[in-house]
Amino acid sequence: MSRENATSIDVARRAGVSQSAVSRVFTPGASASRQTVEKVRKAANELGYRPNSLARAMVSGKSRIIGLVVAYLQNQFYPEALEKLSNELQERGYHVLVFLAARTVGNVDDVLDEILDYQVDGIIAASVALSSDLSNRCRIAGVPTVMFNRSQDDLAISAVTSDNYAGGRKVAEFLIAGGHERIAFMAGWEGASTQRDREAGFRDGLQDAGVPLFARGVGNFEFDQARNATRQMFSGDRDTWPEALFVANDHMAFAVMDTLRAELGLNIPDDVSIVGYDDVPAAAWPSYDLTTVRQRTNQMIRATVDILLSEIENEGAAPCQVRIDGPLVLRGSALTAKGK
Amino acid sequence: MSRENATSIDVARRAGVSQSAVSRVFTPGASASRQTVEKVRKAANELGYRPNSLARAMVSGKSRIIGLVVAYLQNQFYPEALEKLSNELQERGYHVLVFLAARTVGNVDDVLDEILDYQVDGIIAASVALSSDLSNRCRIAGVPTVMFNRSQDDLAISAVTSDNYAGGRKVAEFLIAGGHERIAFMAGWEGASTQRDREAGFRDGLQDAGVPLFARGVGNFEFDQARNATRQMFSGDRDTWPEALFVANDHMAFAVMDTLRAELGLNIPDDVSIVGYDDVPAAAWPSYDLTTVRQRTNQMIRATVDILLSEIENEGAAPCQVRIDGPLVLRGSALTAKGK
DNA sequence: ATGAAAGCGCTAACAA
DNA sequence: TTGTTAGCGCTTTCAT
Repeated sequence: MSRENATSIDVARRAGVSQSAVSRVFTPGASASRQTVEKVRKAANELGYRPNSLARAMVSGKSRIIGLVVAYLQNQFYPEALEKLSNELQERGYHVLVFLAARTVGNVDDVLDEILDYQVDGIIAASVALSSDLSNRCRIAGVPTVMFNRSQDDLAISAVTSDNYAGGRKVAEFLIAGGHERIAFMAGWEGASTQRDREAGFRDGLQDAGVPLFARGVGNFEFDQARNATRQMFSGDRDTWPEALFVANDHMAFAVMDTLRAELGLNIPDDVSIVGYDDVPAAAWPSYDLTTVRQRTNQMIRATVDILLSEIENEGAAPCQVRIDGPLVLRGSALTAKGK
Repeated sequence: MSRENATSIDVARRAGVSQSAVSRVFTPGASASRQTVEKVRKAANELGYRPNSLARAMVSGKSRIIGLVVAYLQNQFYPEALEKLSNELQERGYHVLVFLAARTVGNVDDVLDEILDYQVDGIIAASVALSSDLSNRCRIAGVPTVMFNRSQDDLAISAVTSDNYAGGRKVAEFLIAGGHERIAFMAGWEGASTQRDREAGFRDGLQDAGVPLFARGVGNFEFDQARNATRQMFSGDRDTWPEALFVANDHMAFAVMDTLRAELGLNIPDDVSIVGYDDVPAAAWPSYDLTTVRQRTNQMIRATVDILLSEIENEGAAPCQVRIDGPLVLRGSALTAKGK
């Protein structure tokens, strides 16, 4: 019983007007007399007519589709961002075509081609590093692109991040103020700008206070790898263990805390202070109660969408780099100056 | 410097062949001589030509886009499913246009219209209940639809779920075998078939053993609501508290456990046994170590995609309902028969 | 195997 | 304000 869709021609015939009149009635900025509008609307309703977005896209050159490249959704930060991005864009009349990319270089390349094939109006690369080669391709294709939660040296591509450097610095200052001496760092994936900037800020903060970095592990932003790195970091004599640890994101911080408590019987924060980065929902759950640097997701999303749409809608818009500062949220996983 | 895309006409001119020859070279099932193929491929590469998916979709009537409606991504189960769905479809040459729907009826309605406007080849409704009215609309529009992790009475729409009823039953039997007497249930959103079926199986399981349901709360699948419902359930005298609790999904189970431990100082499982449903990644994290019913996500995704694509590719394919059984995964959050 | 020609459903000049 | 006309870039008959 699958009846075919009605076209604007069917509606025109039924309403006794021209096909272009129908088009005008369904085109926001167009002009049509009250009479025509009524006749057309009526006929359209009777036939269940709705304009075909694809045909519209072809002729207008605007698909109202945004390609979203995203790498992996394990980290709670991304589903949240995806949800908000999609909502924000939906409200503005755009839709999101999702492309999942493995964290390998070649893959992002293929995916980018597929995206461009769909004539997307813009691209958001969330947590994916774009090589300068790729960003060139986007520019050549004339497709505005914004990187979300990643940045790069090429200033020709817009990027929105939190102020990762400042965040890392805040953590260093906080831990030092808390009276800690053996302070360590657990790194994420080294290819990520977030990782690099957080670590740079953290290290500079320590250095300014004359405190050396006591230990360093690498968890690659993965839960299991963070567990292993933790085991390694806490494997020797007890006096080789750090007493405070900045973990490059919350997702890994949960792994660290679980490992420390379940396997070594340590108390957090009495034996070890832990600080994360992101402030994902679970950071506020009582089991973790994690002190962490908040990413202001709403503001970051808003900025991303604003920039992208302005680049789409006015040709001339210059690319820009936005860094949004976020506060250190104090919870129970790290000793404070007073607490000590 | 944004050079426009090359079209098949440009390639044809450069290769010295007709435009349709170019089309054939880029159309899987078409025929062209070795020579033509070579000439065309060469010219295409030089011009950076790739076929325009939208134009292709218009004329062929196949967009190779699947509309994915999804409600909310807080629950870890959905990002995981989304990731796998998207990957599976990408491998099969389809792409996912995501539509976020609030859990309100009207909204799903609007969203469905927008989806159909994009001439999607199929729809996956993940964790969204489709009214029979809506499913009718899909049928009329001739767009195959599969519900993922939800089912409904209308057998004309395909649905893939885990065997929620059987799962609920397993939990009842397990808790009874564990020697518990005061057994309670924490419900999810009552509009969800998953909630209903899990509860029905659970209740039938209790009843068959002659054990009454000791208490019931409602958490609506939300973390905070589950916390409140927990406080309420554990508010009176200690002998009015349940000693075992089946929570309708893992996401709420975490809230329950956190509340019980942090606010009431209870020990899990010694004071209360907790069982969840889904087996999301965090269920295996040491902080929760949650006994739970596993949803076999991979199998569910596979089935969903298989069914959808077969309905798309062979007109005749009859809708079907698939229920995939999942095991009860024993961890440390509930006493076992031996443990007691 | 190949080219010419007819659209897919729509928007956007252009006249009237 | 309205209708007429010309495409958007492609696939797909239909001849050759």
